[in-house]
Amino acid sequence: MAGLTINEAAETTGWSARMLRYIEREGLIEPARSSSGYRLYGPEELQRLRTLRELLAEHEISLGDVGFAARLRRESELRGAVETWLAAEPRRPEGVTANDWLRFEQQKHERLLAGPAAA
Amino acid sequence: MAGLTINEAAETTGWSARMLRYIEREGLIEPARSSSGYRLYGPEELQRLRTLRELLAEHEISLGDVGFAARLRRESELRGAVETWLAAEPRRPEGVTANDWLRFEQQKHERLLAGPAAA
DNA sequence: AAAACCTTGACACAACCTTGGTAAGGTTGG
DNA sequence: CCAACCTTACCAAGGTTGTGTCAAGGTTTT
Repeated sequence: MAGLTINEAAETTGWSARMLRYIEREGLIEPARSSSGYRLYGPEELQRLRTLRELLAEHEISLGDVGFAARLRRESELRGAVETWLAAEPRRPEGVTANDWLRFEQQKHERLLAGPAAA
Repeated sequence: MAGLTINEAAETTGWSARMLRYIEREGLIEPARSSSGYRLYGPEELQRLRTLRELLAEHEISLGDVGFAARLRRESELRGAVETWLAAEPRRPEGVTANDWLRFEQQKHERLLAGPAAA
């Protein structure tokens, strides 16, 4: 038996068994499974569950937020699109007219969306 | 009058005036204000509003998600904490015992949370 | 000064998120 | 073989999101 079952893991991490399943569905921590389908939490998963608790407690964020951050890390196209949008803050440099800037930003965005080149 | 008022901006961007206020409260797009408090949307804001629409339409994400990404970009300590947690995927390299890895990850996390050094 | 805007604040509502519970059924250990 | 677990799949309550609408009051335009 290589790992704790879900209720044991809940015990040592402070999460409820229910929440461990929810966290899994969010794509955050997916434990191994036994041949019969039981979840088996190893030391790494247990530690990650504990630090996840700290992370949520210390900053004003939700599980969904962490899930989205994980998604950003996996889906490079999404990450690129979001970064591009965020990078286009309305802080245009001096000496550049609004229209020039606008055209530049628009083309940059189109370039990025056009090619599935991101990595 | 340097900019469109909220209903004019709504007209050209496809958002409702209500949603423009909502988007502002989410910290995503904060237009300038006239001396009497009217929102004034410039070309950059209008373009960002349009690309925001595309972003949401093309990927399965919410306004709150984009707001969280914006927060990650602004709050470096939060970004560091989330990145550290995500980076600790349970894919430990061969030849390293689980305990070694665990200790390493834990210390890394503590180091990062300890100092407000992030930038 | 009246019409046509804008502001914030509130009520409303469907759809979803977060969590807990419970039920029907498979697994495991004594 | 039976108690004590595990699994998935639902129901449910309370909070959040996304959106509209309306009210009371200031501003701009004609």
